Amino acid sequence: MAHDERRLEVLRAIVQDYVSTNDPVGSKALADRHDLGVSPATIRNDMAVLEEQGYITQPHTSAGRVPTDKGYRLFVDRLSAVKPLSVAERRAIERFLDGAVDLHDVLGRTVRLLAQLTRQVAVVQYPTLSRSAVRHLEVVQVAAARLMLVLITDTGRVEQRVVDCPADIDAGAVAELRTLLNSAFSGVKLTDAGDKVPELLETAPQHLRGLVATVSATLLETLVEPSEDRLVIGGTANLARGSALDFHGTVSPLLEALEEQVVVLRLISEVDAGTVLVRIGEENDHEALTGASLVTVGYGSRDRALGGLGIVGPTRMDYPTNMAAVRAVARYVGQILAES
Amino acid sequence: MAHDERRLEVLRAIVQDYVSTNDPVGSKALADRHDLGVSPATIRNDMAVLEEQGYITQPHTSAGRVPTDKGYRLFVDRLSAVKPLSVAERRAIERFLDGAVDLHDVLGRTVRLLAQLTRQVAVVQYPTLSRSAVRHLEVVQVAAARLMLVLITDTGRVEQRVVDCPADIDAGAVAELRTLLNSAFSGVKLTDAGDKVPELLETAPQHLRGLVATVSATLLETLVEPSEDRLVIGGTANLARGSALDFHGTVSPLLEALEEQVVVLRLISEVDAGTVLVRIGEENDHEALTGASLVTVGYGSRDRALGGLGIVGPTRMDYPTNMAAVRAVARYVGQILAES
DNA sequence: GCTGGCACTCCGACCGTGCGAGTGCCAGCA
DNA sequence: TGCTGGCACTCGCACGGTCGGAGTGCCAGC
Repeated sequence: MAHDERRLEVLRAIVQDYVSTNDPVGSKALADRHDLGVSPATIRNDMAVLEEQGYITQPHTSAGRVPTDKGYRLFVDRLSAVKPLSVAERRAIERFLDGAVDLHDVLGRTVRLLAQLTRQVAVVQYPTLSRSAVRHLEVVQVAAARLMLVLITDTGRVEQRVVDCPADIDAGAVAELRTLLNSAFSGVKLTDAGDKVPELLETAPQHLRGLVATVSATLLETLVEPSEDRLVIGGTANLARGSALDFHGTVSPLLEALEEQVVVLRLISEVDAGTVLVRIGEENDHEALTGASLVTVGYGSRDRALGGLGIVGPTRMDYPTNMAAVRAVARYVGQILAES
Repeated sequence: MAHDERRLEVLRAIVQDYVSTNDPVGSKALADRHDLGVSPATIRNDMAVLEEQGYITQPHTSAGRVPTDKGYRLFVDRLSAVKPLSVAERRAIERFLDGAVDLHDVLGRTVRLLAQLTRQVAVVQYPTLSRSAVRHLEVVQVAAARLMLVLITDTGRVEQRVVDCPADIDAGAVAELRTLLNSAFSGVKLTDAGDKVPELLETAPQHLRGLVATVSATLLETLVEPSEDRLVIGGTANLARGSALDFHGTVSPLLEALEEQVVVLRLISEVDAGTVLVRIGEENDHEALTGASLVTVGYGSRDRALGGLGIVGPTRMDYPTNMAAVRAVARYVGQILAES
């Protein structure tokens, strides 16, 4: 059993060395840099076993070993403790996020902060509409037969839609509509908004029925759609900088996937607040993300994740540090959003 | 004089060949691929002159010639006609932009479209606040002593700010404030909003004065700031794809500059609607943009540019095609925004 | 079960060579 | 005067062979 334990220790050492040096690590280097208490020859035997079990691999004969995705997985699950942030880092987080003027600003700062802390690509999701509630609905007339609908959620998100109406509308109707919509939807979760519509239609005065129907339709169709979730991305320069080699040559498929948003959005929204989720290489079913790892977590109050945030980087990344950074940033963002 | 003319023809041929092949172009290749009517030897003489004048250069002895920034400049100014778009491209533009549901969506589609058409990084500026007017101001109470201010401009832009107030506010005051603000600011250009404040303060009922002052202050300070202009960026994958070599190895300074936004924002806002502006390599004073070219134009109605859009790419780009694409897209965007 | 030793593999850096593209110059020709 | 073909020259780069070193697996010994 001390057997197995040492073997895991060897794996941990391999991961740590490989992450910091970017060179395949050999038995001699391991024995030199770590106090494993055994000779290189013994380490070689352990490495042979680890390779057979699929935790490490060698790029070519007579090069050192490199962790596989499975190896990273084991490392993350059992061999690493989340590393506490330095005081300087904590202060940087506070300084960076304080003074944000609105949601857009908060998320923009968050993504820059996260990119800077982890030196990876950072990704922040806008608070999911599906978990938000209506704070206010504003109706603005932009043309004779055209209204602009502005939805303000309790998470500070503002969404707008233009609605074309079948007939011209007079200013009085707009005001009535506004009152009607607000009394019907204020405080209602967006997922429940659909249920309120029939009731709203009944109580609406005759001459507004058509209008209410049109507007409600737009509201439901466009705002409740999960596809309307947005993503802020930052730190793409980090991809181009060092890690070009980590992604066999070109980072452009990854950049494309990031801009596409939909893939990352799906992955990032499967998060709980508080639990850092790590997806390593092949575990991401999407092709462009093979070879990349995601570290994500939900932000928001304890019982309810407003959205997700995280980083995307090469599988060869410093998981403990990055997990700590992601978790800490999410916590701060949650606090700030709770205040506003 | 036919002398000079042919020399320019040679320059044009060099630019065209170099852009399409990415290889330094020699006299023989030129004579083969273009009907210049003279022999390679003569072309060599012309090239020697062009080099002396600084329009072309050779990376090393006995390689072909490559255009300099000055050479590209001459090409753009005098040797190229803006290339009309193909029917397929025009259709693609329409198809892409139709069906956008709001401003955010329009600009998002625009940036994707532009990136796809030009295979470069695309950049789109939100309609400048400084050239917009207030369509509506909404005031929402988010806490006892905290208001959210939502500004809707005539260009469809929506901006929000949270305002902390010195004392608690009751719902009636919020409604009054809303009416007051709208009657004061509706239709007013944001640049003129400052002038309206004293008047507003005078006419405001006594008990609202403090509140109005606080809110107006926030409004002015945060919304009229030109720094509040936003940028949408897309197609960064195009940078990583082919043109890594065009930017002596690394594209990451350029990516950083793009994410920083402020530099590009400054450049992109110096545009007129309708006039395509090209900045080539060294002409961009900012260091990270040396080696890059910008093709920008303003969008909006004829007399008033709402904002700018354009592309960023290597100096070695197809200027005629890209200028055409940028101009065409700007025209469509202008139309669409005018409709809504 | 660990260790030192040993033979083996193989990548990658280094180097010298040769090829080919491209040039500049020059003499000849219209 | 200006264009052309020819020619010698330059120089980067691709090619191929060599060599060293890092790393491995295996084995015998403790």
